[in-house]
Amino acid sequence: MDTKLETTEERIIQAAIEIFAQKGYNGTTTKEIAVKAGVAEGTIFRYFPKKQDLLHGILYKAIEVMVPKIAGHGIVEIFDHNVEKSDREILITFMKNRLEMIQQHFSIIKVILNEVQYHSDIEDLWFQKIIPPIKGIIDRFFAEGMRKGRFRQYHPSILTGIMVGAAIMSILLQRYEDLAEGLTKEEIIEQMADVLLNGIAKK
Amino acid sequence: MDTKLETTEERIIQAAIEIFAQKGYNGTTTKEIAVKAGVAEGTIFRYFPKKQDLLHGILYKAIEVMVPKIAGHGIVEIFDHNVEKSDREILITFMKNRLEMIQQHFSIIKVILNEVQYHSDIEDLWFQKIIPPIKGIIDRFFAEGMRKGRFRQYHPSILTGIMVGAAIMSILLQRYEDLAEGLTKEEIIEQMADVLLNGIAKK
Amino acid sequence: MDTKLETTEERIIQAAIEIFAQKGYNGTTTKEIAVKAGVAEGTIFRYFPKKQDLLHGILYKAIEVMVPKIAGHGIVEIFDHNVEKSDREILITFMKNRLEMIQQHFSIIKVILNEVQYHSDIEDLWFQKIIPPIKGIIDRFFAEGMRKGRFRQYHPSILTGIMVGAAIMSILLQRYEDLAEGLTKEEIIEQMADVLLNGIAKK
Amino acid sequence: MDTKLETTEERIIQAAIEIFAQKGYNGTTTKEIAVKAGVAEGTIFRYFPKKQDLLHGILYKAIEVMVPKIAGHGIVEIFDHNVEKSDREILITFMKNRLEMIQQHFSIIKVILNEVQYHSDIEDLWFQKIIPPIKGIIDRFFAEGMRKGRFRQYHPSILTGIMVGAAIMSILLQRYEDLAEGLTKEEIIEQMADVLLNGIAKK
DNA sequence: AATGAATGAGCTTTCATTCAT
DNA sequence: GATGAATGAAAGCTCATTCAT
Repeated sequence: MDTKLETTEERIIQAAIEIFAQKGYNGTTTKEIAVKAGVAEGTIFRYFPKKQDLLHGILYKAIEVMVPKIAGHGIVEIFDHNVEKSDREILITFMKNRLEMIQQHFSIIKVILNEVQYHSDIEDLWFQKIIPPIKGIIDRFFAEGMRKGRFRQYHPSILTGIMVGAAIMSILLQRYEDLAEGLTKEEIIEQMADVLLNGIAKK
Repeated sequence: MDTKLETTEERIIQAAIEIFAQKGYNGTTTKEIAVKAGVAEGTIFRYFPKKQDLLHGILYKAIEVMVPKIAGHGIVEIFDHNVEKSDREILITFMKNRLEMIQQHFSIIKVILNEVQYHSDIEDLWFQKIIPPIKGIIDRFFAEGMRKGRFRQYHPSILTGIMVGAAIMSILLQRYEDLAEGLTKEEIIEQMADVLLNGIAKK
Repeated sequence: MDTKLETTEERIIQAAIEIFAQKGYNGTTTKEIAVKAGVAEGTIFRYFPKKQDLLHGILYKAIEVMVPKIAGHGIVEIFDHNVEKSDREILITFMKNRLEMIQQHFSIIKVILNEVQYHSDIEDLWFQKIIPPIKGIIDRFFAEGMRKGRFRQYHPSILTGIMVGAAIMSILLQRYEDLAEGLTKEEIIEQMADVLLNGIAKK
Repeated sequence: MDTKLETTEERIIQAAIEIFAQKGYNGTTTKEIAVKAGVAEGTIFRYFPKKQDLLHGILYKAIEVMVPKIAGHGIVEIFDHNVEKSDREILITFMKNRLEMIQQHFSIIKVILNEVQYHSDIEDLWFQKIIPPIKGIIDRFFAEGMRKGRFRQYHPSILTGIMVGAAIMSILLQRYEDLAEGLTKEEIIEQMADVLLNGIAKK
């Protein structure tokens, strides 16, 4: 049985992520989560005594599962072991690779991005455990390029900012097809990477 | 009396915008709005029979007040009457100018960006009345540059996407100073504009 | 102007009667009455400081206008001046005549019959000012018939009861045509009167 | 414990019937019902998500419990197995018997009679599930008498109408003793039955 | 006299949370 | 461990009533 492969706690968390993503934390009832998770309402409170604790549960899951995937997993391979690859290839590989992951974890990211605005305890974790490692890894890529003299001098945060902004927009362009008819997922990413690299390449 | 300069309806809308921005639509009670607006709770329902209608009220206000300012106001002056100005000057002027406006209307934009995710009726208006005029104006700037041979050929949506993404990130970088220590508002925008222009400029 | 032929107070009372009849006292808002009466909501409270007072106003109107019509008007003519007419003719004439009036004042009667159940102050007036004169007039008809030896001896209240019961049912039979398909208004009343008269006639 | 013999749902329905009968549907608060039923207000809404649903619950209870008792239970015994009894005995037995039941279920009948006026969904059920079986059973009694040549020819609906009207009035005469001083319950019914039977008997 | 915006008490309804089973 | 009936505080909403104009 598929159901039994996950623990009750995981089923609840997973259900919460999906419904929070759809309706927002405050727009979701514990009843809905219980139904989706296939448990009784009371069971939720055995694992998460307050509804708020579900958000924390989600956040912890994100920190444990998602951040390593985005910030860590394979990063060395992509950035360091590829001396022979061009910056363009590296950047595009990286963006595609990470966007893939972002889209796999879209719901959880959506929930966190939304709820971080309203819950200061979550905000703290966000700015301490999630943003820094991700920002760090991207900053390093650009800093490295500058150090090696291939990129012009900018504050790395600027470049990371543009890249993340571009990544966000690429997701939106994909989700709302009307905005960029005709453009494929690949084209969007590649063109954005081109603009960014042209923008920072020395000459 | 300051209070009497605005209508009751406007005071309610304004209060709703501010609290919705802080706590989200579902996290806000009509009682809170009433207190902030300085009216009785029942008064809210004279103007907005359902709490939902406050959201529509906000959206209509945005469409009437904000969109023209961002998409329309002064656009001709900036883009057309400035033949003698460089693209860089134009783009930076435009970005600064619009970001100023976005920040003036930050709360209302924040509310709409958040709630558009959960309310399909709002989503419709958003994609019909708000996004198209704004996207149109920026698309045109880039299309014009391409037509005149100053910019390389990209799908305008790509460039608009990068610019908007950059604009969003510039706001975030400003709001969370830790992310870009040392960088001023001006520097952020100018550097981003530089990267973007370098990225698309022919040679 | 038709509107000006009635006083504001009368327009309000009339509107109240009609909406109370449709929706019941507690199901009706003063706003609805105001709209139907063509006045501002506040105006109602100039004439009827409490919503309850509207009910009293209606009751007083009924006592002044309706009761005399049902209990008094033309009664002498029907019952006394018609020595040459048969009991059957008299009874049928009377029933048709009064049912006509009841149906003309249907709304007001409906309101009183419904609200008398819930408002003890109205109940008092009902049992003091409305029921006695009406019951008196009918009782007297039967008592007279008994005294003259044409009717068997029953308690007059019994006969009045049957007659009123029959009258009520005749109205219902008319209103819900499914209950008595094919029967006309006249047939219903005449057959009911027949049964009643046969039931009480000596031999 | 008496309380545990009934389900929560039944206690709520019973409380609702009693208070609705006293104050009318719109005059009753869910709080009052909760107190009378001995449950929390929220509990009512577990069983009846809208206040309206309480009315439906009451109606369904009436259809299930009351209609069979009035229209069905013992009808065969009274009408058919009593060939040796006179029509008078049968009619009086029937009327006493049913009036007993009506008075046992007085509150629920009162509620339905009142609310059927204002709620069209209830009206539908009323005219489909409640009226027809009851009317049918009485109609048949009279039709049978006519067929056997003991009663004169009338439209059965007329006779049923008179009988029901008489039944209603007999209840009112009992409840408001002033209207028929001195008359006992039995006398009222017997005299009314007499009038009716005399009225329709052949010769 | 008449208006209708404003009020706030009180209503119906929701839902996180508890707890006996 | 799991259930789901029950809770009650608090939410959205209604509406009779007031009052400045």
